[in-house]
Amino acid sequence: MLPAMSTEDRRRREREAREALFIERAHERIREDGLLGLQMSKLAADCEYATGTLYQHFESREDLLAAVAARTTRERAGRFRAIPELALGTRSRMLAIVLTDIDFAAQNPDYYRLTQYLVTEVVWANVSVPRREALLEAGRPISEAVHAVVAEARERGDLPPAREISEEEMGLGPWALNVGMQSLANAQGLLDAYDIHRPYDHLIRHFHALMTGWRWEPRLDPDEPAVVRAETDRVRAALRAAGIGEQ
Amino acid sequence: MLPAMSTEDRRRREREAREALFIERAHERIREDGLLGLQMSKLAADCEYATGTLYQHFESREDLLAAVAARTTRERAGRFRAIPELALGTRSRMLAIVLTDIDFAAQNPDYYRLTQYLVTEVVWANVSVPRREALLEAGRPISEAVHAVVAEARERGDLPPAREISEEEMGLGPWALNVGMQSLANAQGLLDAYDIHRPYDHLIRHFHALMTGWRWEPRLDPDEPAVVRAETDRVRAALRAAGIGEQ
DNA sequence: GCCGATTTGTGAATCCGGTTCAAAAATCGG
DNA sequence: CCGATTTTTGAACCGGATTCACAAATCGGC
Repeated sequence: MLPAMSTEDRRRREREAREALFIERAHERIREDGLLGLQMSKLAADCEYATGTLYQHFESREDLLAAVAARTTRERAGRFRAIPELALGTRSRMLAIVLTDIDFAAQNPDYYRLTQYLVTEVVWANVSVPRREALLEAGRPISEAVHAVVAEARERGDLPPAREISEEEMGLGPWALNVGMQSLANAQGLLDAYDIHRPYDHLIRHFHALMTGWRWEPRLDPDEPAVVRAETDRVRAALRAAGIGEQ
Repeated sequence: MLPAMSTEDRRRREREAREALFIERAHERIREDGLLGLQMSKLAADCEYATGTLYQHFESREDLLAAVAARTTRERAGRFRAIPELALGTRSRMLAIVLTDIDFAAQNPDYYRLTQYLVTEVVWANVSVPRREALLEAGRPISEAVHAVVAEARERGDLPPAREISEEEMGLGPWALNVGMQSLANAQGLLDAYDIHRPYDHLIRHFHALMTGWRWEPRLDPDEPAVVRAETDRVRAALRAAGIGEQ
């Protein structure tokens, strides 16, 4: 019985290794040639397996894309774990979360595009349920970080006590602001058409307006560019010191 | 020469009518069967033309989708035109813009999905330049409405004078917030996973936080649910009275 | 170690739908 | 009315995701 079990174990490990290989190579392909550059048969050949073998791991191309996204989301989520422990005020830590996300997106443009494509109804419909759940699960540490910071802010009195709004729902504001700005900034030619430049600077200012509007102390006027810039620099320095956001 | 010219005119009109027919039918198809239900040869057959004829109007499937989106965007943009003239304070008019957008998206879920899919890098790359420009152009009245309201708010002193921020850049905040919330609300299962409900109620509250953070008068505390609800109702009533937002 | 049963891997064939293009039809100018 | 030009046609083409009949590998009992 024991040898059978260890055999079974080995085979499962090998299977997992093969899946990891597929995901890794797929990601490379996407990074180098874009989403269109990823072809199922080419990828299988790259990894020295038959096309059919690839389909034993992923139900469809979309399923594979979701797996790639989940892997990178785990990496991204890792960056947020240490933020609640940073030696900064709660409001600055909230800014740290936003900055970390901006930086990750800037360093991984292909990841941003991939997730944007994935959540498209047409594509999402072809992702298997377990992969969907894995992708959602991968992002959990991010919402946990947000939750922790909001909860602490309330405890400390930096943020007025909740009135019909949970920690998650409070975090929803900056989250939506972030997602929306990424989306607008990435739509080729859109902001240019309205003569809007440096969208991420504006994101930060609007973030401060939002936080100040919720009376998150210490209030910071979004309309004081110099103050906003100084705070951004200060928080970025703290992130760097904590080793968060390194390539 | 004259008959030739009128012939030419007629042919151009016929061509435009045909194009409108294609776009109209394509939109119906999408509404009924989703984006995947739209097939070029089927659509051509539906309209009683050959596939090749369809390709004389649209360079690709994506190009056709962009044309559909532009048409609906024009309809959507039309709703915003009258908002700057509404008998409401500037801040309430800004809210009117947000509410109008929420309502349009709620009434046209397929339109939201279509644009989300279109601005995806992979898809956008296959849209011809004129169609891209037409789509961007179609949204112009919206940004004009925003510009007008922000500019008037500054003139009247409802909003402090600009400091390194244009009217468009001020409008970018609520715009991003809107886009981001739509995006999150539409990602199947995402907000549920974090136990967040009624995302549009939160969008409105965060909108008020944002405006209050920029010191847009009369300031309204996002943390007063009853006040927020009353203001929403009041503005919705004004919109209804002006005939904006009817199906 | 050997053998039939079962599981896993293979890659050529299938399928699908977007796109093309040679031929047919319509229109034009004289 | 006629040849030249433009427009329309839809069957053929093509690329790439997916399948599946077959082959190879592994297994469990002897």
